Amino acid sequence: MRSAIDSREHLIEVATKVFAREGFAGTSLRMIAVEAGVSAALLVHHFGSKQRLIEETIETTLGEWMRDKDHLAELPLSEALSQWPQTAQDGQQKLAFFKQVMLSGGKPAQLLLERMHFEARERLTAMTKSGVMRDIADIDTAALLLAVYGMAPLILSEPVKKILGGDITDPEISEKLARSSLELFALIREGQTPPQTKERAGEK
Amino acid sequence: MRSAIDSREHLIEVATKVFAREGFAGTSLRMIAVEAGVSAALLVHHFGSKQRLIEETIETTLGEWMRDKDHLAELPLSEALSQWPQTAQDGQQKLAFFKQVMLSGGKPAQLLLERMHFEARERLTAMTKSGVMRDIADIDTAALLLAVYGMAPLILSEPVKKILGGDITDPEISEKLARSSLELFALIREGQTPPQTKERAGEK
DNA sequence: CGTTTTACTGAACGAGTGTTTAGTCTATTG
DNA sequence: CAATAGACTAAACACTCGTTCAGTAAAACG
Repeated sequence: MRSAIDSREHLIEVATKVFAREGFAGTSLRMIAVEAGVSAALLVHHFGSKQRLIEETIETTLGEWMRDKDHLAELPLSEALSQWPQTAQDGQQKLAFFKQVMLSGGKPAQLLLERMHFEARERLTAMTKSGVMRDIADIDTAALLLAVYGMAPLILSEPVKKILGGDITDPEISEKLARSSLELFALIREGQTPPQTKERAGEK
Repeated sequence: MRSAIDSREHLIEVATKVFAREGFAGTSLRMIAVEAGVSAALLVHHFGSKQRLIEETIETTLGEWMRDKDHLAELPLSEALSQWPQTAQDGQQKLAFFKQVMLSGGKPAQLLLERMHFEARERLTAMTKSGVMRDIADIDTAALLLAVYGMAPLILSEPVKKILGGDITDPEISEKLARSSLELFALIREGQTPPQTKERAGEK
């Protein structure tokens, strides 16, 4: 018998890959089992149920952004989302997995959106106080919209890809989208250089 | 035997309702059959397959916006999306159905996004030419982002609802979102009154 | 009228699902 | 070395799915 820990980690790895590609509902335990070269029963043996396996993959990939809001403010989710695509194929898979989590609804999607909402509000508040940005009447709602807009191109990535003729993870496409979103969010006072964080927020 | 046409229409009506609530993949023929008070076999008898039934419900609800782009420019999809919620429960169901179509991917989602892209580009072009708006470097990409951003709150309506404490179809919530999005898209030259179409585009 | 058509149903089929069970094999332990 | 524990599997179970089939009943047609 092999090392139980190694096997578990490998299974989570494969499961995450298939979930990212096919979605949670569209993935059967047998699909994961075949791709991992094991039996479906082994998945149940290790994780108890499909639901628990799903929860473990989510915890492994996105767990650090689903816990205490305040402590991890220095590792923003929005920044991670924009940096993942640069890390070759693994990053694209992470992005696709994140999309599936948001589409699956439930508590994880709720927590992740709340997290991005929190980050956007912090960013807006800081920029307003420093005078880089003109005042906003309802910062809370504006921050929520920024969070939602940030996820939108990813969630609609399939049809967007066909229109743009390339995936949104392509550096060229990504840059074009970032530039356009910056142009739309003309929050910055003219003559000032927009901070980098602002650019990342509106893009992905 | 009842009128075949009446029965078909009734079945499409019920199917649309269930699809809007549960999604296409999450709806079984038996669920629709029970809710319509018929047998599952009757659905196959009338429509041939589940896939064909799905296509008929999409055609019935959104067909007019999925055909010739140019001819129907006077009935924008984005405007319909913002007006549906005002027509009581039926409008909310239409909105939910639209969301499910976008989430299901495939050709219908593609056509609908292309339609909103087309509309947004026309709007941007007109506003730029008339001088109401400052120039935009890449109108095509900006229009795509506007279209995507317009759908975003609807597609993420579930977690958004929990954060805002009310559905985005509530007039109060809807107005708040529209006001904030207007504030974000500060495209209008200061001192000018924003046209109504602009407001609708950024809201829903 | 009798015949044909067709809306409609209950039951079953085959495929796929998550999960359970009984059992095999092997590394570790006492 | 013998016993135990646990990784692992093939097979089956109970269920749901879309779809098929044989048959019923009633409307439409000649």
